[in-house]
Amino acid sequence: MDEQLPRAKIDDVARLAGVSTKTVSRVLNNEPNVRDATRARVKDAAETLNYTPDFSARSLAGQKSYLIAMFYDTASQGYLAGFQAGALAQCGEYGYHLIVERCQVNAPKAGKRVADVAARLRVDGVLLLPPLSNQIDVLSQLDLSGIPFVQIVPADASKAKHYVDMDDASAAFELTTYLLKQGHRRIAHIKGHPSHGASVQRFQGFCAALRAAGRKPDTALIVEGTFSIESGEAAAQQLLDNPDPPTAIFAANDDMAAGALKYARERGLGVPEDLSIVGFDDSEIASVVFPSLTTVRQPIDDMARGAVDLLIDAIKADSKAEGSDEASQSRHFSSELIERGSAIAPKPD
Amino acid sequence: MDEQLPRAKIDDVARLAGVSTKTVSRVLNNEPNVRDATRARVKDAAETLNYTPDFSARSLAGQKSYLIAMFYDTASQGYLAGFQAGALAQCGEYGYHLIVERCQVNAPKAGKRVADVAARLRVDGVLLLPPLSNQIDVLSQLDLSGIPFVQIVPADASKAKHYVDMDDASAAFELTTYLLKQGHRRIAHIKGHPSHGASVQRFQGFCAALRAAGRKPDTALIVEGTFSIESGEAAAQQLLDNPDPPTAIFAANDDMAAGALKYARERGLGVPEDLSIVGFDDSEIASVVFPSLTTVRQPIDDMARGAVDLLIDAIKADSKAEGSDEASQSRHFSSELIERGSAIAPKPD
DNA sequence: AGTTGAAATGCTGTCGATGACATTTGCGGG
DNA sequence: CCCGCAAATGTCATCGACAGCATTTCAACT
Repeated sequence: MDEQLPRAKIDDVARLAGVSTKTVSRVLNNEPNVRDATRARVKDAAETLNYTPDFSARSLAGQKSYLIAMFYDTASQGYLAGFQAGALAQCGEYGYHLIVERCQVNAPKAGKRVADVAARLRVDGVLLLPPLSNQIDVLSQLDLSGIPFVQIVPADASKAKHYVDMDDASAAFELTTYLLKQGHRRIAHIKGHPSHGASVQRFQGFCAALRAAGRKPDTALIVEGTFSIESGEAAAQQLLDNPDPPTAIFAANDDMAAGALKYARERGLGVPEDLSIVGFDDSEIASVVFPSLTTVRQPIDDMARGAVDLLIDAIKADSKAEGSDEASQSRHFSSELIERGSAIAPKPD
Repeated sequence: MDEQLPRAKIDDVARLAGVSTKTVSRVLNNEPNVRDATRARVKDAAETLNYTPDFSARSLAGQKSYLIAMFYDTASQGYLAGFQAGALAQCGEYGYHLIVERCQVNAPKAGKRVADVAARLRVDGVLLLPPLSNQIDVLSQLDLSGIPFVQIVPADASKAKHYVDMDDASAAFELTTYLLKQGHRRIAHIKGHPSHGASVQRFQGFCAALRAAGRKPDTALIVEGTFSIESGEAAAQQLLDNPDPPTAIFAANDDMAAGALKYARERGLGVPEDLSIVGFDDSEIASVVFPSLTTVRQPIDDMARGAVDLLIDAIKADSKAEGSDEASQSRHFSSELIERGSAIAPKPD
């Protein structure tokens, strides 16, 4: 009744093309040593039968699965959706598919879990989003398992074999300097979790800018958030409760900046008249809040694509040069200051 | 040198437990007819060797792959991230893994592509997010391939076998009635694409509410958007350029509402004093804009989990009752009106 | 104690492709 | 025209698990 036509198998193609399955395999994997005429015949046959190879069989028999796993813990919605879109697009280019997994950074045996899932699924490589990209346990287990992986914005790039990152520190420096030039003297910072590489660098950039301007970071004006909107609100509350409150707040991401903005407004403060706020990421949220946020654009789509490129290179290298240590590779991206309306010169005292 | 210990295989476990691989397989798949003592022995052995079965081998030999594919086209970041989180959590409960794929609704041969990928990957089932959940080509190809799938908020539920949806129409009715009760008489609606099931229902609910109040939808006050922030801005512009502009705008999702809000403010209108705006979804963005949006909360996490439940049920049914037509199953979720600050009574004329 | 049938367990083939190695083909040189 | 070697192609085993069926075990009952 509702019988679907059975999927063609490699044998069918071989029969139709009048060659062996091995030759079909060679053609489909673009291996050399096949006469052009044969190649064409096989391709035709495959097309006619609408044949596409089976991933499970392939990964069982061969050494490639054409599967990549992306592990993440929490991530702001914009960051996740943006990164995923880029990764997916690039995976498509290479015939790869993406498996997404969530994994709590602090879960016991997180490393074992990640490595085990990767191995069971026979993924060819792994993408590690922050803060997982800094979880030592995860990194070492993955290393042990021999599965190539790319760290997205690792905290300590010197130890990373493959990674992508951005000029977080210098962007933060620039953004802070921007506020200083506007005349702000009491600038607060809402930083992220110390295990988050980018967050650390942004904080360092912030401090460096202050020092470069001959000022010292004021510990009373530095609080920690979790990159969530709510944590931004809480942080803003803490900062504004200060007897000598800041005239500007630099939040380590847009979500927290938006939270701070919201809190400031609820408290009756005008932004930017009474308080300047700047964020980081240029996520959707940055342009939709009012006033829209002055922030730093992070080329997330490019970074995701770059990460996939890197990973696929590593996979290829891995399968070829068995013995030699693969060279460590990375990609750096640069940001751009986006000036919007949320930061202006402070009112004269 | 850096040799990692090889992964244990089922044979290793069998040997250690002193049984055949078939028995190990039975234990691991919770099949009946294994003595408790044997079962325990096997489990111990598996534990000792740290054994977990290989997905590729499993899916090649058996009929389950423990893989689910989620197809989406565009989706607002909040919707995607929210749904994915729920789906992932539920997949975890059942030992399933999630492959994400992007697929343009209007791409040529979208149906073939979806079905082909699903078949090649041997996924046990497919999750279809709107608007793909209404793409006839996709639905029929998937039907043909015999792979179970769940439609998320289908436009025409009567034709859907497995689906989850929400009381979009009645929620929209309620929200519109809310505006009417506040005294609004010129209420505009920014709807979504007609192929988007929820969007259609929201529009119908909107119209129904007007009619219930003895009024007629005014075509000049109904414009179409694409669920994006930008389209919300554009729609608002069009609406506010109207010589007799609306006093309230009901956007079919929060992103468009946020866009409308942004545009209104740029135009110098006060929200909610001069213009009330309400959205739909209760996404993150709704609470972070100012004023935060009165909207409808959609239990997206529950819907995602429900969809996975349904899919796994369908998969089980599929593998058992080969002949009998599986009963169609669905899950309905209900929304909740979230009253925030973006809608108040209009100024008296 | 012998019979018996269900429960418990094992054996072998198979899923669909690739890998290693064997074999054939075809072209250039003597 | 034959040889030889590289290119082209084929053969067969294999990846790691499950399916079907064969076989053994064991407890209950005659």
